[in-house]
Amino acid sequence: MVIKSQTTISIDNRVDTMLQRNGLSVTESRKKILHLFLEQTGALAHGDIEKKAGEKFDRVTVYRTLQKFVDKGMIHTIPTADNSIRYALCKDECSEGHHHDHHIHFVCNNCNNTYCLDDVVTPDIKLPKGYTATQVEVIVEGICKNCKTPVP
Amino acid sequence: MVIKSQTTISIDNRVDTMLQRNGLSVTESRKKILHLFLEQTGALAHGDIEKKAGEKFDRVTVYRTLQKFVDKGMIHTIPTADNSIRYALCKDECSEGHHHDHHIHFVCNNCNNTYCLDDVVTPDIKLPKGYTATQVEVIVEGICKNCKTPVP
DNA sequence: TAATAAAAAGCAACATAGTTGCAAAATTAA
DNA sequence: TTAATTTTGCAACTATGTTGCTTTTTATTA
Repeated sequence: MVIKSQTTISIDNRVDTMLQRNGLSVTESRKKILHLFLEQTGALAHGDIEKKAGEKFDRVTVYRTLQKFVDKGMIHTIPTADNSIRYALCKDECSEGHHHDHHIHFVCNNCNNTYCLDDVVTPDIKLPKGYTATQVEVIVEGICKNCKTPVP
Repeated sequence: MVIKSQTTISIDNRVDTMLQRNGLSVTESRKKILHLFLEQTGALAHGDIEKKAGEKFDRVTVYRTLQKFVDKGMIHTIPTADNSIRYALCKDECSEGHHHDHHIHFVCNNCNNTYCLDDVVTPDIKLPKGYTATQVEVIVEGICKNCKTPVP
C-alpha cells in the first residue's frame, strides 16, 4: 500500500475540484500539469512542464492543456525577454476568457525563476495624448529573496 | 539614371555612418536592415524583417545581423505576450554591451504595432523586502494615437 | 590599386518549437 | 452498462532558431 503525505493528498483534492469547478473533465494529464503548478511557487515555461511531465504525455497534449488552462482563467502568461513564455497560476479573481493581472512579475537573474509578486500592484502610467491603455504589464529583473547574498 | 528622393539619400548616409561609428563593416545586408529600422517608427519583429528584406538575404544573415546590432547597442529587444521578440532602434545613450531602456513600450491592439514611448519613463517599483531590481520593463497594451477613433 | 588578412554571407544540416487532422482511448452523461 | 462527447496520441507538417564550414565580400596595407 502506498502512503501519500498529507500535503500531496490535499493538493490532489484541490486539483480535482479546480478542474471540476472550471468545467473541465478530469484527466491524467490535466491533473499532472495542474499539480506541477500547485506544488511550486515560481512560474513554469512550456519547456519545464514538458520535461517534468513529458515522460508520460505527448507534446501536443501539453500545448493543448496549457491553452485550456489559459482560456479558463486558471493560469496566465508572462512575457519574457528570452522569447520563452512562462505560465503561472491565477488568483481567484480571474474568470473564463478574462484575466486580471494587476500584479507585477519578477525574474531572478540568478536562479532564473519567475515569480508573481501579488502584493505589488502595477503602477498607473501616464501616456501621451491619444494613447489609451487596456493593460499594463511590468516585468522586473534582479535578484530574488532566496538568492540574495546574506549580510554577514 | 536613377533619381533618389532627398529623404532616401539622407537615410542612406545615416546608415553608413551609424555602421562605421559602431565599428561594423558596411555590407549590403546590414545597410538594408538598418534602413528598415530608420525608415519607420514602430518596432520590427524578426518575421517582419525577414519578409521585407528576406528576398535578398539568407535567414541566418538576418539572425546574425540583428544579434550584432543588439550587441553594439544599436537596437534593443522588446518582450511581447505572443512570444515574438520585437526590435527597435536605441537612442544614442546605448553603448556596446549595455542598454539603457528607461522608456516604456506600447503595443497597439488594433494595428498591432509596437512603439517606444521615449518620453514616458519607467516608474519606480517598490519591491518586497529581499528583492533587488536591476531592470524594469513596462509594456502597455491599448489603442495608439493613429488608431484612435476620431471624436466627431 | 593590387595583394592580403579579416570579417561576413550563404549553404546545408540540424535542433527546437508550435500547429493540424484524424483515429483510438478515456471521460462523462444517460 | 452503453452511448455521446471529449481528450489523447500519433503522424506529418510549418515555423523558428542554431552551428560548422566554404565562398564571397570588405577592409587593410604595401
